[in-house]
Amino acid sequence: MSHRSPSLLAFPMPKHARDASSQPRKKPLQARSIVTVTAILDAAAHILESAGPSAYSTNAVAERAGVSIGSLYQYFPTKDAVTRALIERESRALFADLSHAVSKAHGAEALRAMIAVAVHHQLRRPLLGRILDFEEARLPMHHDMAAAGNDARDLIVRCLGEMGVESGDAVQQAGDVMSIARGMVDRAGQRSEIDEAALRPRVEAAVFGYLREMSRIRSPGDERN
Amino acid sequence: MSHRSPSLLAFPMPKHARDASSQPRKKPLQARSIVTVTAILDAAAHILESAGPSAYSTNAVAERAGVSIGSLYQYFPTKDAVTRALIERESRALFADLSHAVSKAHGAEALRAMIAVAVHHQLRRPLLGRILDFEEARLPMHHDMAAAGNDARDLIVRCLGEMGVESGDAVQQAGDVMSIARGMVDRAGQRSEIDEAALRPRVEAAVFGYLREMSRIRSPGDERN
Amino acid sequence: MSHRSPSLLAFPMPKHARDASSQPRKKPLQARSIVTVTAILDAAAHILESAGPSAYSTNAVAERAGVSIGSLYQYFPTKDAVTRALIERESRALFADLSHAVSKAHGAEALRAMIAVAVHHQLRRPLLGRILDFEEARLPMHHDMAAAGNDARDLIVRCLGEMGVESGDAVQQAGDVMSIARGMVDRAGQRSEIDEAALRPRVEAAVFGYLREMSRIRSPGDERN
Amino acid sequence: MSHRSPSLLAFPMPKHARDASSQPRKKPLQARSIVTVTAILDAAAHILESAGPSAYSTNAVAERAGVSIGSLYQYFPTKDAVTRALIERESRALFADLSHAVSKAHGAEALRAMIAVAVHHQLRRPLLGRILDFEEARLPMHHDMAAAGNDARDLIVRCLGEMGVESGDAVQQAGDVMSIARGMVDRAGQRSEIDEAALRPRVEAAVFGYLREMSRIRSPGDERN
DNA sequence: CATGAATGAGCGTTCATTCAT
DNA sequence: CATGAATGAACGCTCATTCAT
Repeated sequence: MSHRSPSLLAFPMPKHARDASSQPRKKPLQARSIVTVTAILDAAAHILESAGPSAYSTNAVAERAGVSIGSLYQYFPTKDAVTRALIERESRALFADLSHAVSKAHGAEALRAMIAVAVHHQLRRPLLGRILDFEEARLPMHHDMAAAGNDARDLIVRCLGEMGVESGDAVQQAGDVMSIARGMVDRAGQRSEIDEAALRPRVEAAVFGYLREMSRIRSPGDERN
Repeated sequence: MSHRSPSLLAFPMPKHARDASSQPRKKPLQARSIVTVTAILDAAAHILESAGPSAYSTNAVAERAGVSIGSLYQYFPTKDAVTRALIERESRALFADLSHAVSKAHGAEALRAMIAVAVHHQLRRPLLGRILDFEEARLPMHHDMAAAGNDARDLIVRCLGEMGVESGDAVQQAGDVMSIARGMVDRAGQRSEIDEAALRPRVEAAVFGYLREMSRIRSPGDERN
Repeated sequence: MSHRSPSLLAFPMPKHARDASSQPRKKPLQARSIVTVTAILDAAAHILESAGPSAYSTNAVAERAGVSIGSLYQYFPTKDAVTRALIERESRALFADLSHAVSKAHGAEALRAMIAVAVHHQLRRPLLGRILDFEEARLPMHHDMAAAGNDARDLIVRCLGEMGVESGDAVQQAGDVMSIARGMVDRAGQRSEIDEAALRPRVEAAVFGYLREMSRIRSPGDERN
Repeated sequence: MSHRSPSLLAFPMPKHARDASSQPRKKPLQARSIVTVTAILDAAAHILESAGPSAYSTNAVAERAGVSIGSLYQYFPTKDAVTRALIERESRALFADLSHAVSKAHGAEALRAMIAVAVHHQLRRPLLGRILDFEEARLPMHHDMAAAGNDARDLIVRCLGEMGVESGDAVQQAGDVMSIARGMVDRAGQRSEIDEAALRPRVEAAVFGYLREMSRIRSPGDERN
């Protein structure tokens, strides 16, 4: 009953945090439950992106999901647990698409495919992505989920390896590639850009331009800056 | 909405005009007022970065600022107005430093100087920057402030022009440069990186790499791999 | 601004206990405040004794007191703090009367006077006394208040000393005297007895009978029971 | 209030009759039922004394009893019914022991034996006793249960009669004896006293001292001291 | 009968905002 | 103007109870 994660909470403590692990109380195994959980997360996503964090209350989520507030709390011990589950779901979906994209190509080609996926994902629900990023920073995530963020990076690391980047540099560069893409894609979403075809090549330019510059710095015997 | 007598509204306007009366938007000019406003914004910044948005309440801000909650509402009509003013102040400070940096060089050199300034700013108060970015997206800013973001972009546009970027492309590329830098610098702040010297060249690589790639795309018949 | 009391909370932690000391947030120094605090405690007492603990909610107390729920929380950080303050007030009132009674006599006479006071107090608000006793057992009281219970006992100890009880035995016997009286008086209250004149001699019989038996046991050279 | 078809209400009555149909008040007679009811009451007692009234919820009781919440409501129409049944059970157990004790002696000897039993009972589960006492005062008990309290008193009445107390006074004095003992024994439990041998003589002193004083009052022309 | 998901009134508490002093 | 007591809508969350399976 006490699968306490060894991670000590870092800081501000979700207001009503009990000692309970904040995992879903009930694993949604039955069809009924899955439907309910899905409805709750859909409602949470909808409210967050259509009305913003200030309208994101558990009562509002429950109402929009068409369930009672009591039911929501049968599946999630706290509001933050709902948020975490939503982050988890979106992260998994993105990661699945990234995996699929990267599995069909190698090196730069695979990286380009990942960029396309990232652009596509973000432009479909631009606000949601930004908000969840922000919440994620505030939330103590589970280990396996914190790792999920690294999973995406590992895909990039592999691509970089195939492109000849030394493994010592690959991890840092993969992180930079992610932050570059995220920065551009977030801004596009914020400005309501919806033209993937226009955004994609610019992200590619930034990513590949960055990698090229870095390889120039790293491997001497090459010309001017 | 404001129970104010319609009489002497001719002059100094202690309260932020809620209705968009476009005349005097400047903050209170008396010495006392400036001190109070500064104290409030300092308190707001401190609370946001040290305890996070959940601790950011008007009462807490007033208390830390050493003024009564009533006084706070003399200078700011709403909580969001405080946040907006803080964003404005930080933006102005950043813009001032950017202007200064860019005034002493040209082209790529000036751009590099701006990058240095941006990195420096963000790494000094990483959480505050992120939080204010987020709030800014949520808040309806005054027109002249929305323009302030564009002011920084204009500095970049000028650099790009000096670097030979066609003016038709410069605006978009300047925006991309900002988002690239912001993406990298935010992530660094989130990860508590504090080494400016390590971060700066990577941001430069991303920015200049992006620009090089874009110039290649725009002006064909000039490639090198 | 942080007058944190050095008393560490002992045990079960009122549900939403924050780290704040649960003392009144605002010492009621102004006339207005005293009136408000008094109204709140009166309301709390009334609800507890007329409708029982299940109806004793902060909202109900505030409503009956004629103040807003927000005001209640200006003066008391938690619901338990209200309860504690009520206990404190009632205890002080009882203790004051006991002190006064005991000051005018000595030995057995003083003890008899205390019994009269205790009977009088309990029969006036029989349910309230019982409920507060119960709550007191559940609540982590402040040191100086936990001591208040002992203050009453000390009055009895003094009487016993004057009656010739050895000081080694006096503390225990004083405690027993209190529990004997409390048991009888509580039961009378529960059964809605209102005749003080009928109850008083029976309590006296129990108290003095107990003391006589104890002195017989303690001092040998006296016959069988 | 009860959605039951009016048909076969002739026989075994699995649910506690909510309306005061006075026919079969006994608890379920089938083996399964008895086991379940016992488990529920055990769970209720355990939770009350180990975690207190605030943790005493129907869901918690059902879980600890190893039955579903639905089953609990098959046997008890409300939460209060569970509490009442627990009080009833504990009262019966105490009464049984008291009866047994009193059956082997007469007069003062029997009374002493009852005191021993009462002390023993309370010191074994001190919190539970106190909590149930409190709940009992709050709950509308069944008539035959309210009588159960009187049953114990009747045992004392008999002892007093054997000791020569006039039957006109015996009932009141028996009640006082009970409240004296309960007051002392409750307080001992509250203070975590566990030494029965130390408590017993003090209770005896109080009880017999009280009776002696009362007899002196009632029958004048017999004093000493 | 047993089950346990579902319900929703209601709890304790917060905080942006107002206004009498 | 400054103050800070007062307000109350709204929040996160619980739990006694019901009812479809």
